[in-house]
Amino acid sequence: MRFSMARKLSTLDPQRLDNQICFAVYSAAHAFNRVYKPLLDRLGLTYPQYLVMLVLWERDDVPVKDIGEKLFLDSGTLTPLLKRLEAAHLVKRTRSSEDERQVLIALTPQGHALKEKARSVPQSILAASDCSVAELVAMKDEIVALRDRLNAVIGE
Amino acid sequence: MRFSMARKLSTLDPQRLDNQICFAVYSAAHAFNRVYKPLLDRLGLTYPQYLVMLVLWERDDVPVKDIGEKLFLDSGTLTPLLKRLEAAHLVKRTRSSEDERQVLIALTPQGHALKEKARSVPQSILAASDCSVAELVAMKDEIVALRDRLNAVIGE
DNA sequence: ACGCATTCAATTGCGAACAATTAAATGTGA
DNA sequence: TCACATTTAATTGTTCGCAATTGAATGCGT
Repeated sequence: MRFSMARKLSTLDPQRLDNQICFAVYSAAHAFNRVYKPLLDRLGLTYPQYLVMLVLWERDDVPVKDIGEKLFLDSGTLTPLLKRLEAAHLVKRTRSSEDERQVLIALTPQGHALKEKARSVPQSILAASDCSVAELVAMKDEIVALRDRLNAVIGE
Repeated sequence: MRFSMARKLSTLDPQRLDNQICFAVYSAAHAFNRVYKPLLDRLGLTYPQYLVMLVLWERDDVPVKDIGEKLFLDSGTLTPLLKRLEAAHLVKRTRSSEDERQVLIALTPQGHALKEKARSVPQSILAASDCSVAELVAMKDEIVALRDRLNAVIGE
């Protein structure tokens, strides 16, 4: 009786680490990062750089702001990251002639070519997840919905 | 026909940003961080510091390594973080006398007292999640299971 | 046309996160 | 006991992530 009470209380205590969904998400993000690392090392990319490349492989020659909106990142993060990608000869940064405030990010031939080398990455992640595609899609949709509700509160 | 084909292909393309569960987790973690920030600012804590305090509020006077195992963090992250908590007079760091390699982390009276001030934080997060407790618990369990499978692959 | 707000990227400063290395303490086997 | 491996934190260097600020370009209202 005393034990079951104690157990019940602890599994409901919202101040306990293992009850917090945020820590689950936080620690899962790090776990993903560690799985990605050896795969992305072969491409010479970090995970955030890989995200930027994913955006650019879908649509090229976009302003920094567009990349930021898709990845929920600001210029303080993206400017130095994009300069590193430029130093690696994967992208070119040019001021837009129509709007001199914007910097357009375009892929170099090497940047385009890297897409092929990166083709096997998602499959490796899927394997590491040890989970059916359907389950992962369902989880992804739930997490995205939660994220969007959180972001809505921030804009409030 | 052409349109439905294109749509079907894009929703299955594993190289598309919006199809990647990892980006969902990554961006959700940042969204959580942004929701936590104003709450934790009032406590003078960052989110990782808050996690360390959650661990210490459950059990005090533990070596750095134990904290690292619970949070999946290493000394490269924890040592400077704990020094900042010490500078804020929330914890004390002392070498263990039984094993001089270990540094034991203990709460100061202020560190203990902060637990009360932090009591309302989980409730605020729950409200921002705009989601039932049961749903959050289910999601948390799924994400933890995924994280543990990923971590198992890393140890391989 | 003028003043003024807005937009966009860059910059600065701080706090993670992690790889790789170092150094000291401890444990183990011969 | 002594050599050697292991454990534990600390340190160094690189890259994110974000708040806050700056500065230039653009848009808008009068």
